[in-house]
Amino acid sequence: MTNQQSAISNPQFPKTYDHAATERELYAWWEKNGWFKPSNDPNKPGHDPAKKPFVISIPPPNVTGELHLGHAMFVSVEDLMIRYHRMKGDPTLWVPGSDHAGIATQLQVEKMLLREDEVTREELGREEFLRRTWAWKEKYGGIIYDQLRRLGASCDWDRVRFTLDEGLSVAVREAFVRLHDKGLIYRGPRLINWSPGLKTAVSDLEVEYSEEPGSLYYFKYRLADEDAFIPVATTRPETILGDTAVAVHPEDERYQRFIGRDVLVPMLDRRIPVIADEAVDRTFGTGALKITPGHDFTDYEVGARHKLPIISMLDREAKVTAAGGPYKGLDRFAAREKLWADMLADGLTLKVEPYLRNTPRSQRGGEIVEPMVSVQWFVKMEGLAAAGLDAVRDGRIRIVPERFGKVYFNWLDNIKDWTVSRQLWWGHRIPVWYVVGTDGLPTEEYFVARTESAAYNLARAKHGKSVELQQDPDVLDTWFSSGLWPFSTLGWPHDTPDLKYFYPTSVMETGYDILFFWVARMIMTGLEFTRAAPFHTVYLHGLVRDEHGHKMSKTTGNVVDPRWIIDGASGDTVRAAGSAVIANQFPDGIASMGTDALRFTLLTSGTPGNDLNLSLARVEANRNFANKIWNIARFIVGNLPEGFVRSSLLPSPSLSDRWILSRLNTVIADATRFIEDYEFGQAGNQIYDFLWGDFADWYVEIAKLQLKAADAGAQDTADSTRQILLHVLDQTLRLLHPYVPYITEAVWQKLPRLADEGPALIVASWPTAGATDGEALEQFEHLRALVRGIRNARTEKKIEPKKRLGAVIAAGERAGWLAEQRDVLAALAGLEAAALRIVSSVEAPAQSISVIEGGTQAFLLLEGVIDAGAERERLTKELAELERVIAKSQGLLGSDFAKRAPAAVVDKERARLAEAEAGRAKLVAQLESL
RNA sequence: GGGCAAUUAGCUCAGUUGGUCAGAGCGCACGGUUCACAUCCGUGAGGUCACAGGUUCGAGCCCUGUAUUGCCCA
Repeated sequence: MTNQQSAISNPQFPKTYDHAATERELYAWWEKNGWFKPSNDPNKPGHDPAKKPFVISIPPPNVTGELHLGHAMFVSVEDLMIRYHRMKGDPTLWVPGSDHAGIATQLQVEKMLLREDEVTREELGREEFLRRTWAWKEKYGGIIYDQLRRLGASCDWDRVRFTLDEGLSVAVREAFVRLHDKGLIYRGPRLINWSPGLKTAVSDLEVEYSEEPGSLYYFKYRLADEDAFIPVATTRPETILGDTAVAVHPEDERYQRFIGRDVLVPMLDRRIPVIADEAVDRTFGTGALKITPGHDFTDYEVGARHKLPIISMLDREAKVTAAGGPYKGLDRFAAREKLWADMLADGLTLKVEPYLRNTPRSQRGGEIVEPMVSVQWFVKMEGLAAAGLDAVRDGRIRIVPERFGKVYFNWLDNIKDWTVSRQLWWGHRIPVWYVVGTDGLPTEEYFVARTESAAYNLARAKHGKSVELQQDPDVLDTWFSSGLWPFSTLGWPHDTPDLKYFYPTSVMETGYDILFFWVARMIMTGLEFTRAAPFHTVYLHGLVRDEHGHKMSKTTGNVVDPRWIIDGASGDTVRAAGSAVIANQFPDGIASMGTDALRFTLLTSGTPGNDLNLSLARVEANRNFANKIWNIARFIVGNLPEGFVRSSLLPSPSLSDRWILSRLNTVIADATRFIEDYEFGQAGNQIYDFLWGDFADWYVEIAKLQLKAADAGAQDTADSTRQILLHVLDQTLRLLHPYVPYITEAVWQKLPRLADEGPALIVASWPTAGATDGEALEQFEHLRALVRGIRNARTEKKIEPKKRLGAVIAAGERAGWLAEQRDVLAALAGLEAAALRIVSSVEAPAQSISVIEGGTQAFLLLEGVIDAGAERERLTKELAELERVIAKSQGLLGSDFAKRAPAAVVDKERARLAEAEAGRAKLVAQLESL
């Protein structure tokens, strides 16, 4: 790109805004100039620790993941907050980074190895596999960062962190050791969720339940010493092999006589007892329950209550173990079929019914998860959860929107211990070393330490020099490391200047879907390790769905890639990506609309915490908004004379000047208030409406007149107008910058600046609202309504747009100031200024139609085109409308309203009635004169 | 089974402590080429704010219930 075309250095305004070229150039320029870095850096001289910083740590995306609309959403919201605070002058830091995403990444790499080299990770060995995974990460790990850049994320890339970085690994080991030393981490056999496909334990949160069609199998549990049976129903017959009891309700008359006796496990003839337990639901199935403590969570608890033995009848690949006797080695589903067939042959079955089963599936792998007893590491949650609850209850942490607080409480109130070990290779290896026994195998004795050498020191102190250790092969749940994110990224456990100054952070912004996975865990670990809430506010955004509210998914074919919106995409590209629904909707492809349009859409088309249905038509409308910004600026800058100098505002502005400045101040105040209150959508819409609906549609049109006045010698008016145009544009660009950073900066670079202005909008100051001029607002609104009324009448009368009409306006008390607006009124309403009389009252002129707005009546002179009948009809319609308003108003004022409503409200209503009555009188007179 | 949302114009959505709030964008109809913008300008049609009660001088806005849809938890 030549310098001439540069968005920054080219003073010319190209006819159209080229977002594709501009966005890349501006981002690089901001970054190069260090504007993403915090001011008041604690690592530099002159740091003032008393200045309060604003800090966000990024929700780290999956390091090898692809950009999706969820990323676009969080970047839009977080970058808005970051840019807003930066402009307010706060030392502002946004820490970027990514997550190693244990299971997801490992799966991806395994797939790649299989595809490219036809090797499995087991064949490669752990060390080589990790080497390949790191290579993969180096190759693809930067892509997601580039994509975040495209979205305009103004984070400090010098502080980028990765959960497997050395620093963060230190933090993870430190956290593990501390929790262990406090007795909050333990190891043991427990019933956990096992993913046979991934061959690892997963936590409760990683299991998703869905109602799926299945069967309910009814069969006989024969008594061991009597020719009788108890009917039992199950959805998973293969688990019969692991049964250790049959349970009935103690008061169930059908089965009471069997309690305490033995029954025989089908096909195995193992003797197991019939027990009584209050928890048995008499209405489910047959009312008698088989108990498999080794493979069912409820049964596990029943088993614990009755001290039943636990049988593990499935191995880590979900094949039947030796406990299954003749079924050993069969896959779980094959075993189900074979066992049932054998039972059928033996006459042990009763019936099979279709049944909707709540099926647990692995969030990652998608296969059915099996509860299994396994030795794993757990974090005790009770105490951590209590602290986490308090922090939100007592207001140290505020959750926005508030209602998610209830969800948070409910989860923490019912929390279970967290399975943190994963049978994976990609991740933080558990810092536990087992003493190797004489047989060369690890024993149950272990040492927990921050490093291997520390573990050896501990071990040698106890067992002497020759002791040999072996590290636990498992790694920690990825969320264990991301749970430390707000402080580990700043240097914890070391007391770095960053940690001291930037921690606790300010706002944690993320999707509500990871409130438990991530947010709650950060709160708990933050409180535990730093004794501080890691942030004072949690802001949760909703999920982005397609425009009809459906979840975007590959299978539905309705996924929209944010890059298509930003850069455009052909129909073929969309189809090739598997989004058939979108491709059909846009057979010609999706137009390139730029980052700003996407950001503005995400920020303004929803409300906090609610899901957002993304409509591409709306993105297009916002691209048009960007075009509007560009063209207003093009007009203003194009009208600056040679040698123009920006100055502060000049005195003696017109009504329109006073009005637009007052409106600007209102918008500054409102937008700022809304942003402070996390109502980003409302703030954005207000600014949009102001820029387009007030500034462009009205003020700029009037400004054209004021600029022309220079031709008539009113040089001061023109100068003043230029300063006001620039001022309003400048201030509005500032308000919009956090929403649409690129176009606002590109435009701002082309504006002449005040002498004390900085080099870039990104570091310019946030506007402060000045006083508003109530009189100007009221008067201009009246003028605007009058213009609209006249335009309306013209359209209804089908008067040629270009035809300038003569008019007489009876404005009553308003005649004075309205007369000064003669030129404005004439220009905007298509009147002939020379033939426009503005008086306080007048007889209705002949050959005219009348427009009534409040107390003002405008007579448009229409010689020769008046159709008395049509005019009578028009006025009668208006009269009816006024009568309706009057009746409603009178009814209101005649009721208790007048006595009980606040005086200001009543006065307003009275004024409205008076206006309407005055209008009615005029209409009646006009009708009579026809 | 428990909980949370949503239900406002044909479509996608706003509506901040209840007092012109019935709105925006898109779509639709009609009309517009003077040098900021047709990615535009002007005008307009279109909604008993899911339903039924209640509180109040006054309710999309508060309360109760119902229906539909979605999500979370068990």
